[in-house]
Amino acid sequence: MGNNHWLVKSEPFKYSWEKFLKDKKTFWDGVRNYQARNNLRTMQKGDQVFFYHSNEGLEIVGIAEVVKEAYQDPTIDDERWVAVDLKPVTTLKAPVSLAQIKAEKRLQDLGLIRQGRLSVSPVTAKEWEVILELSEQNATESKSAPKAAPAFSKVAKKTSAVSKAKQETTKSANSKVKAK
DNA sequence: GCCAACGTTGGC
DNA sequence: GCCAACGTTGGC
Repeated sequence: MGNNHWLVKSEPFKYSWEKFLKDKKTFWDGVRNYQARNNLRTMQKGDQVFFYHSNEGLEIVGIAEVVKEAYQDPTIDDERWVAVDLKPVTTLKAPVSLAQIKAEKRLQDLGLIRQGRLSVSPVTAKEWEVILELSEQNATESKSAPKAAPAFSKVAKKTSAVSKAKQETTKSANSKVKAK
């Protein structure tokens, strides 16, 4: 079982996190870049993967997990390219924006920053933690901005025990804020 | 829509 | 194997 971390990008128009949640599983195909391909090949079952919305959104919205390691990309008749299978694990309580990542000193070496065009990049354990931390921070701060609650919560169930407790706390501490 | 940053291609 | 030209991606 893998214990590595990654980040994949998708244009929401093409394939959004929301769609991914509905699908419950997808094959990550269409990668036509050697470096990205090599990363796909390195992925192991169980690896955790940030899901980033490029072009529109520009933020990390959720976490996926590798459920099937690299195999021949079914969408092309060319042995060079591979796909992996991913399933959604959880929607981040609050997305982490590119701007935020850029502003975070500890994330300056993140693949997303260093090589913006790469669609599949590695994330170190430390970077992973920092990003989760930022998400937590966003979730906490957004109590004054009631747009934080994501519309798609199906898969977020897994973490809902935790997040619910937090939301309750937030709510009672801030009962003036109405859920929209 | 523009442009920077890369990647790829092909001539030599 | 170098490098110019071109194509693509993606942030702004």
